This record gives sequence, structure tokens and C-alpha cells, in this order.
Amino acid sequence: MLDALRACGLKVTPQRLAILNQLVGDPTHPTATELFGRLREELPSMSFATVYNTLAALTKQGLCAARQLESGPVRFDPNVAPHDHAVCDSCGLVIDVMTEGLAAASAATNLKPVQGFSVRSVERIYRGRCVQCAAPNEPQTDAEKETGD
Amino acid sequence: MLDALRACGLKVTPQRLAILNQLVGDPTHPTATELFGRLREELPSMSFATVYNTLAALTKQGLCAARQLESGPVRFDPNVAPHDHAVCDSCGLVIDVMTEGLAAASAATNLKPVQGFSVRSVERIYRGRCVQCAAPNEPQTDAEKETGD
DNA sequence: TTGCAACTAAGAATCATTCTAAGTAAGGTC
DNA sequence: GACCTTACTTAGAATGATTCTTAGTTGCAA
Repeated sequence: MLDALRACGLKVTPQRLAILNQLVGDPTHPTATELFGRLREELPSMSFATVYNTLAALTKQGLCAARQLESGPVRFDPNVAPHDHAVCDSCGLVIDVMTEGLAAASAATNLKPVQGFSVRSVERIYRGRCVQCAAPNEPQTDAEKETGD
Repeated sequence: MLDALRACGLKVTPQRLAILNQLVGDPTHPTATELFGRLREELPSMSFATVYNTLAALTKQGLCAARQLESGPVRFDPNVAPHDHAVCDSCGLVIDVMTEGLAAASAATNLKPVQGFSVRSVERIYRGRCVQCAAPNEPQTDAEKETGD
């Protein structure tokens, strides 16, 4: 964590360590606002701008990835390896899809989808319903998620 | 055009016809702001809210599609048939990719990328460089595009 | 220990989008 | 063709996400 920052030429600060700690191992692809909310608990003086600045720095250095999978705020992903995503139409849940992701991406990179367009990477977004929302009796809306379950 | 609106139960207004006319046949996937700018020329009294309301209505009725391919404003696409997109890293250009789109999408729909997730649709986004930007001597930045070439 | 460049805090500014309220007009009915 | 209802439009305020600015702070190399 500490070394990862230093290796990128970024200074190690409590704010950055806190943000990285929150992000790493969090599979929910949180937004900047969500992260800020959680981080305020351990670092009450933290500024919103710091969260954005830090996430921008981490993204630039390849320590995390910014993903715009639906309209609304950008989500941040600690998993920078090539992979796809499944997005729930109903509750907005984002799930990493590792299966075949690499193979598919590398195969597609060799495609020429449009004359002259040189492909650097391919990402696939699966849209549909997550397990919770697909279950007839327990649809989980955004509103329900906010009130806690 | 006129019939398409009526068929959806939408009233035909000069604003809606102008918006649809701008959108149909425009392959550049314009944003609401871009459309508003062009539409002001023919309908100077048009309100921004009308553009958003109308685009929302058209999207809901399946006459166009809202696409979030990168961070920034939503782009609107008159092509509602299933297809993929190529996005230029450099200038932001969005290109429709029809090749194999249908076949790939339907094949992927049968996949089970995540346990329990029921896939409704798949979209692929190719990232890389467009012809203009890939050419070593004539990179086209957003700034250059705005000043006109 | 010191110096400085990079970082952070606070809040204003900006941009995209949605909401609200009041007036307008499309289109069905008589 | 006139009238009426309801959907639509306008204008501008409100909201939410993100970026910018400025001044003060701190990590870390020397």
C-alpha cells in the first residue's frame, strides 16, 4: 500500500492511505461521495476535494480505475486488471466479471471494428438483474438499499 | 418522424420535430448541450428543459437511446438497434460498430457471467484511437475540434 | 533540521441535469 | 371553427457531481 504510493512517486499521507485502504478489497465500486462518507468516520477533517484529488492521482498512476458504467457519478475500481462488468438495471449493483474477460478482450483487440480505428482495449457491460432483484419476492431498489437492510 | 411521435402517444410539436430532425442521421452521438446549441439557431426561444424533457420522452419511447460511454454528459443515439461503440481516447469521438454486434450480443445473453445474474443485454466499448488521432501528424484534440478545422 | 514541492482544507465555481410554476398549444370533441 | 383538457414549453431555481482557487500544512530529500 505504502510502497505502491511511493513507487508511483506519490507522497504517503494519512488521507491517501485511508482512501486506498477503503478502496482495496471493496468489490462494490464505490463513488467518490460514498468513499467520502466512510472516510469522514476515521478522518473527520478530510475534505471532499482531497478525495477527488487523490482518486484522480491514483487513477492516473494506475492504482485504481475510474468507471462510468451508467449515468450518475463515476465509480472507482481497485481492480485494474482487464475485466468486464455486470450492472443491475434495478438496484445499480456493479459486479466484476472475470470469466473469459481477458481472453475476450485480447481477442477483440485484434479486431478492426471500424476502418482505421486502432483498438487499445475492449470492455463489456452486461445489463440485467442481480440475484436480489431477480428474486420475485425481494426486489432491492436503490431506496431500500439506502435505508439499510 | 411525425408518425413516429404519434405512434408513441406523444404530441407533435415544432420543438420535438426539430430535436428529432437534429438527432436522426447524426452519427456523432451529440450531448443535450450540443443539440441545444444547434437547435437555438432554428428555434431561439427553445428552453434547455425542453431538450432534456424531449430526449427523456424519446428515450422512454425507444425512438432514441441515451448512452454513457465515458465520464461527462450523456450522449444520445438515434440508432436503437443493438450495436457496439468505439470511443477515441484522444478526441472523444464515438463511432457505431455494427459488425457482429447482434451475434455477439445474443451469444453473450446466453452466458452466465455471474452466478444468478440474468443478462438482458450486452454492450461492448472499444477504446483506442480514431483515424484522425492515430495519424502521427494530425492529432485532433477536443480543443482543436471546438475551434473548427 | 531545514526547505520546498506536493499535499490538504474550505469553500466558491462550474457543469450537467432535474424540478417547479405558470403560461401555451396540440388535438379530440361538439 | 370554437372550446376544453391535458400535455407541453418556458424560465429560472435547485440539486448533485466535479473542479478550481487560495492559503496553510506536511512528507521527505538533502
